[in-house]
Amino acid sequence: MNTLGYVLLSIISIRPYTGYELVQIMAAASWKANHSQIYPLLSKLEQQEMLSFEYVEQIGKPNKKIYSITEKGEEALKDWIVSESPDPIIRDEFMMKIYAMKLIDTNTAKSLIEKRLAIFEEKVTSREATLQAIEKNHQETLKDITSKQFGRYIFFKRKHQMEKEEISWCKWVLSLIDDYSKTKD
Amino acid sequence: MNTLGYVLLSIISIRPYTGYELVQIMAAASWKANHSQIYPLLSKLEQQEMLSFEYVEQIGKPNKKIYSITEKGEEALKDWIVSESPDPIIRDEFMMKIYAMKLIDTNTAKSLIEKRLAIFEEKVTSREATLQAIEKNHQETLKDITSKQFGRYIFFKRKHQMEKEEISWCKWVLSLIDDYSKTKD
DNA sequence: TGCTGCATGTAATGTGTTACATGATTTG
DNA sequence: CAAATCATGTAACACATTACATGCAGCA
Repeated sequence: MNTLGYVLLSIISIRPYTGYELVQIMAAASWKANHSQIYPLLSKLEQQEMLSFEYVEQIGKPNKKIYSITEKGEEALKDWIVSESPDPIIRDEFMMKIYAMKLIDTNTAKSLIEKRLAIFEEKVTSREATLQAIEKNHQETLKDITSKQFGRYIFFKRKHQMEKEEISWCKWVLSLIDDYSKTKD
Repeated sequence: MNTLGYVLLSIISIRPYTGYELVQIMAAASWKANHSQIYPLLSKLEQQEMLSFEYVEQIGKPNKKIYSITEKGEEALKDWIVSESPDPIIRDEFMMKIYAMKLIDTNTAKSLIEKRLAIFEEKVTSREATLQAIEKNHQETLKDITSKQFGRYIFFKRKHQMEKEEISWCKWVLSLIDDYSKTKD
């Protein structure tokens, strides 16, 4: 089984989801996967008895398959969790553009960073909404580190922290640009 | 041309490099690429006249090709820099394991996080060495945001910040685990 | 009436990883 | 004496993205 398979098991271990929902969750977790990758994998995991699904017929909406993790799936997931993790893979095009920043003029650079700042400010806002929802709905369970919500909570906390740091970095760079512009006057 | 092609141009725009060196640089930038991907791409970019190379014969070591960016390459790179950047792709297995943390016992969870902490403490140490080297060698040029070193400097500063935040997150989680263990006694 | 959301699936293509291949020199 | 470093290259395979395919409901 491949990494994405385990990642899906990991998410489904919190509670059952449809493939469609998993696409959104993965996007929110910055681990984007297309539905064309997720649907066949879910089928495969079901054939391997790592997952089971309930077919729900709907009216006015397409029917759906709600996948749950099986005993076998949980065992496989546990083994994966305690296995060595490779270094995180980060493919951030913006940061690689920053690397060669000197090729563009100061004003263009400034507007690129301002755009990045705006994008991350939005991310932080929506992340805060998610976190507040978790905090409200699971106030007491969050103190229990063995609760299902705890892992999800600290996961989102980390994402939130990262996004806030991106904002402060953008602001720092913008201040350096402004300082530089002043010395040129 | 694909994204990795532009990323290579971006790095080579700072100064000429060999394929072998590019593999190391990409790894340090958390954008890992194998040599089997880089070497053929460099050839392709050379054929497209985005890059040129100097063949250097060595004694005691294999010969090497030092690639430099061309005028055409710089123009293509500039267009890429000002183009829209997709959201960063982050594939962090460890964080997805944390998501399903409740499946493992508290002590195992604790040791996983301690391991992560140790890995990132090492990363921070080596990152600080790199940053100090840049600060020493380019003290004056760093104030000039149009210098070649500036982009590289703020890039590494961001990486450093991220790694430090990972450490503080790990420590925060460990403290939550300890608090929880105490309430159980 | 055209777009977005819900919901699933397959096929073709593009990208990334692992493995195969070579070989001298340095370090433990 | 085995492993790592330097240095490049290709082939096979696995994984990811884009495109093709369907269809109803609700909204502007």
